[in-house]
Amino acid sequence: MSKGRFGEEEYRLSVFKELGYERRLCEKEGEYYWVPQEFKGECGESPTVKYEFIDNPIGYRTSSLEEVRNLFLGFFSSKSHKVIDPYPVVARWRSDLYLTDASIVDFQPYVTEGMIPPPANPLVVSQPCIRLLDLDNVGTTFGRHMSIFEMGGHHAFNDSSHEVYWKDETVRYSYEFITKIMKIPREKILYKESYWSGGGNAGPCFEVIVGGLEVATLVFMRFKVERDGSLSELPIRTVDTGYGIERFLWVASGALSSMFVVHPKAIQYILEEGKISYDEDLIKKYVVALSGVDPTLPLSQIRTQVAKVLNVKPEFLEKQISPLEKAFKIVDHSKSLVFILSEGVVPSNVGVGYLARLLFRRIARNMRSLGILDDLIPLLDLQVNYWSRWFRTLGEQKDEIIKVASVEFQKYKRNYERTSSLILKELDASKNYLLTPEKLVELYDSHGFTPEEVNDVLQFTRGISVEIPVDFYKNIAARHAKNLVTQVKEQEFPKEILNYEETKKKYYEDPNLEEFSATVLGVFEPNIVLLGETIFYPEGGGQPSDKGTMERESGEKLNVTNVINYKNRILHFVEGNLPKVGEKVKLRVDMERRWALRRAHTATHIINWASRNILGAHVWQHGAQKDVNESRLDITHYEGLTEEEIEKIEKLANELVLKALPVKIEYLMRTEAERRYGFRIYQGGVVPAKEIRIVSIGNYEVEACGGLHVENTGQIGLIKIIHAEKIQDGVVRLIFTSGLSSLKLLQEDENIVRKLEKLLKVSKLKLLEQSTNFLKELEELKSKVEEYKEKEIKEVSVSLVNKAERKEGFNFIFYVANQYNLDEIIKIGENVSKLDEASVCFILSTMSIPNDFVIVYGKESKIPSKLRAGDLAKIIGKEYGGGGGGKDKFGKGGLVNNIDLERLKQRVLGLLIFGIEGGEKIAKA
RNA sequence: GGGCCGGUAGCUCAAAGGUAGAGCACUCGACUUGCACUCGAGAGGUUGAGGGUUCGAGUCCCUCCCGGUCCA
Repeated sequence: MSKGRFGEEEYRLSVFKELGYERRLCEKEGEYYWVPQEFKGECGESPTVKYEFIDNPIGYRTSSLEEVRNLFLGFFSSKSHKVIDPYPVVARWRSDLYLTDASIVDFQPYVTEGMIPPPANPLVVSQPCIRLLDLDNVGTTFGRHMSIFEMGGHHAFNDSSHEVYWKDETVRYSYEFITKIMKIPREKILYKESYWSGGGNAGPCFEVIVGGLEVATLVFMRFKVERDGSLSELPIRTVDTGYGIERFLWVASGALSSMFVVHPKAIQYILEEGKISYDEDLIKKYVVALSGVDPTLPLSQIRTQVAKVLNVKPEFLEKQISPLEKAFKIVDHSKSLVFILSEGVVPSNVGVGYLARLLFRRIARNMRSLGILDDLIPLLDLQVNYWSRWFRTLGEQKDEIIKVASVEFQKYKRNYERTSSLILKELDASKNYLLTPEKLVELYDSHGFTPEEVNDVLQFTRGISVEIPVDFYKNIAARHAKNLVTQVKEQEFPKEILNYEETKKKYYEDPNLEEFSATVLGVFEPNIVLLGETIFYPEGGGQPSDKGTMERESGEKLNVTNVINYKNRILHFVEGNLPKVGEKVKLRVDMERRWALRRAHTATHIINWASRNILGAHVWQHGAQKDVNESRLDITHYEGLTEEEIEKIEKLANELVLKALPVKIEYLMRTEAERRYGFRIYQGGVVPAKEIRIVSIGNYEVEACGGLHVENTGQIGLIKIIHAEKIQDGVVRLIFTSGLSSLKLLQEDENIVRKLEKLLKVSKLKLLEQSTNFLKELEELKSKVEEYKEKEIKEVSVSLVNKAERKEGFNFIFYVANQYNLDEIIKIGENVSKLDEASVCFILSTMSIPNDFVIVYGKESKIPSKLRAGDLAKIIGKEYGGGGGGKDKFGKGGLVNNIDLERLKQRVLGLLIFGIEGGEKIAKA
């Protein structure tokens, strides 16, 4: 965030004069802030100023999060703000975010850009937010950072026709809330001028600081940040405030860490199970000292600095503080995790699923290091029970959450075991019984083990420790920085198309309209026709485009091969002579194809619904592609499907079909659609429009969808799931047919069965049995052939041994086989060497091209030249245009050139007896 | 979506480019009242798929598939 981008005029408010506040410059930080005139003391927040409230609550006293939340909501409600329900923590309505990380996220971009009205104006919400960016700070800052927290936001949306309120009222509200409701003395409250930007918007803001801690941010969002960095005025000016509910609680409770009051049950559980005790006096001093230290420093430096302040040894401090920090991380991350899981996220290696896995692994690592890994699932259970008192979905999804987490737990444990043994193997294979820094990086990057975990494993199993490189995580980051993100290129069309008005979509008005006359608005190279209205459905939402014909005034019929929606201009790709601008053309859609696609599309919704009912609420559509023959639907699920599950889904889906339910289409403003049907409507992903097309199947499945559907489910015919596979961790793909393609499939299957019946000469009931018998018979025959071959090879070996030529030190066998392949001559050689331990045999197979050969020495053979079998094979192979090699008593190779057998034999003998020199002599002779 | 690691017998893993192996599990046999143990024998493989280099590829190169992991 760049600072000081706005001048004084943005911050000098009449409310400050009214309250007796004045503007001062902070010498240390070079920033301006507003304080009561009587204020004496230093500016700012931690680390410039230390916390004042540790073990010394300021103002209203409470240690109940619920109470602070209610005080906040109640206050703004009394100031005519409408209290609205919080949005989900998984931001499925946003394509640029995985998680809701601020209350304003609920209203971006449609409300903040003025496209749709807000649900109320002004409004107030206590929005659970999840931020994983500074996960490392969680715990170490003793509760200033949390991965999940409630952001109290009161929002007002101002435009030229309606002014709700702006800066003065916002500051006045905050002052009144803090002094009257939270009963914090005015001299403790400081307003620091700052600059805020995020999500492409920007504006001036005040950071509200109490007792050294920032408790709220008041943002006045009124600029759009352009590509060149310049600012332009937004049509809607948004009051975007964020009150840290947990931070107010911290101040009001004076707790040593906010974690103690936010997670009373969970923290108690972890401390007891982990047998963690702490010295309250020391911790109190620690937290205060900590708030005076720059939190962006590496943890080891923070420790050293604080230790100096407290006049204790850093190692002593480490031992006291580290278990508590771990406990804080565990309770915090586990709350985030259960919230995310409650909204149907399946842990995986992609998207928001990875964030769930990341949290899970961090919880597991910390719990393992405290020796309480087995308490992980009970802890999640505790968190679900605790938070479900205020967040209903958690309670409703409890079984789901525990099931999904348990599956993830198994995966984690499996990976841990596997990697642990890998580490020991790497260690044993290492040069000086050390793991190199590169190895540690690989263990983290490829196997998910931090150096700390590697150390723990080695300590436990081998009693040795590894040195953790200081810049380890920096190296990891550098390694990843190299991998630039490749961007997907968007399909490009002539820009002038955007000068034409949007095409009227007749296919939505009446999907049964087969023929239609339209006027050509424009034609573009090489084969694009733009019309004023069309009945052709363009590719979109996983539904392929319509096909059909376009008849010109001349009577020429052009094939329409593809249709694309380019920013609501619908482009027809045709084959033939392009029509002229202004020409009337007659459109005709291939209705057989259209119907197949409509059936497939509605069937997709139904299977999605059925899967969710059979498998659980974590099932979301992850992608879909319809087609005339086979369609597919990808769903989120944590394991592969069993045949039984597939059959159940198939049955349930078809039962819905048989109900012949009406499929209803309606258009709703997105806030209204979300209110009425919930966020489940975004199965197909983000819908980039203020008005949403809602497709409902009876009262069963409701989705935002731009596709064409059947009129009632009976028109779908049979839905047949033909295949299910896990396509990645957390995603299962279902391939299915509907309508006539189901029939076609069954007919084909039946056809195959009939042919098999004829072929095997049995009825279909006996097909399986008969095939099994045949296979068994085949196996038996195979092994019999094998047996005979073996016997033959043995006989050949015996006869070879008998025919061996006796030489000085060995018995020589030279054999040319024309009916044995390489494997077989190897076996012969092996046999021979066992039958006659003084044998040396050279066997050439003329079956293969090039000709394979083997050289096998018997155990007791004495080679006068001492030439190794492998070397001999190499020499011979080279001389005949091939190559060879092997070991001491075994060599093999291949010969390419023509062979004079007698010469070859003499050459081999020569090499055996006289070595390389002598061998040549013999060969020449 | 990208990077990295991996894929060999049912499982865990070996094999400098040169005859695909070990342990556990399995089958049979011996010992034993029975189980366990022990001993002996046996079965089990398209080395993820396809292509290339080579006389020769589990091993080297390319493409793809699958699993794992880190990061968006």
